[in-house]
Amino acid sequence: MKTAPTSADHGEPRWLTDGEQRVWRAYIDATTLLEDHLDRQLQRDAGMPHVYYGLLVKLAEAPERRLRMTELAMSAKITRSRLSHAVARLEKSGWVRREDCPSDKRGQFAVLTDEGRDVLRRHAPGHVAAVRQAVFDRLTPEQQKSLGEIMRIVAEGLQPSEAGADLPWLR
Amino acid sequence: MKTAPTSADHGEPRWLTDGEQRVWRAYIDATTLLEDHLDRQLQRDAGMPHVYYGLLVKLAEAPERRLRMTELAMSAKITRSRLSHAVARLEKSGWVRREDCPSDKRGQFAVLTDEGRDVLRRHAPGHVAAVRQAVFDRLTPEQQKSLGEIMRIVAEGLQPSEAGADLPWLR
DNA sequence: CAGTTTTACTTGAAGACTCAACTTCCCTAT
DNA sequence: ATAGGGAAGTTGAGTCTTCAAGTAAAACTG
Repeated sequence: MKTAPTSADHGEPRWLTDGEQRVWRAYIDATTLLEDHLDRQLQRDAGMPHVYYGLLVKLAEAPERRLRMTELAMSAKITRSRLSHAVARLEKSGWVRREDCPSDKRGQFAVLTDEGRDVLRRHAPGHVAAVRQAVFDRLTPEQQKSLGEIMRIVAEGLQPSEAGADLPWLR
Repeated sequence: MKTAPTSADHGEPRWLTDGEQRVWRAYIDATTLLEDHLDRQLQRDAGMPHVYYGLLVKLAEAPERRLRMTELAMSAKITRSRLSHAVARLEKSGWVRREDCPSDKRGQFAVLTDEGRDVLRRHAPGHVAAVRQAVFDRLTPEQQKSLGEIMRIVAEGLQPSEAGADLPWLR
């Protein structure tokens, strides 16, 4: 009699097939190379890593160019701790400033400074160019569409909010 | 008269369209969340980050369970410096050992130890499960195939070997 | 409204990564 | 042979990330 599969299944694991392996390795290679490439480009030209650049972009798009720390962290998909350190650094560089939240004394706003806006203006062209050259210029419209769908699915599956959606939470 | 586009084009940059923006942000979100998720899973269960796990896998698959440092670095798409540090750590953990290359006195082999093989055996099931749950279980076969193709294209465009293929190198 | 739990954010130490500089050795051309 | 240049790998300092623990204020709960 075969044992029934359980939630914590220690039976023979479902290894990746050959095809899946190839997909997975291509994914790892591409994401590693790309993140590396963008980090290097931005570090060289703008003096900050890709994530930090992303933070400035989020702030630039926010109303009043400001966001609560937690909102910013969630939007950028990073931990609050990481954001705290990052903002400290960006503050030191003069691109972001902190402001107290009047309605919640625990709260802090991260605010994009004018210098922050300028640094973004100066380096956005180079950054889009890098992204285009590495990704969009190489993919057909169908592939771009497909990439978007796939990435949305994966991202949704990992959102903290949905993290336990498949767990025996509400039976 | 319009100026002709040059290689270092400082004209109005080709910003991402709305659709491209959405694709790109989905990509950033998904890769950030996924790398984070796998790092956390492996750090918790196996005591090492995802990249280090990948290094052990490469070694496990290599003949004699050994690879030259540079080969390993290239195969994992990381710099030699990073690998040097990583192997130092893995050596400290007892999962990898260094060996001199007899034919080239500058050369070093990274060799997977038996403990390294064991740690891999123990934690591979949990890792595949995580990858399946986050990626493959959520994608149709067509999407998986598409993902593979797309990632291969992107990766190829960034390989160090091809890095300057579009530069005026050999006219 | 006092006590408890949550939420918001920060901190410091430890680990990981980058960059530039460095050592050692191989290879080639003269 | 030998000088010059390149390749293999390492190192250390500085930066970034993580993790666990911390403070302070809000939000519950009886």
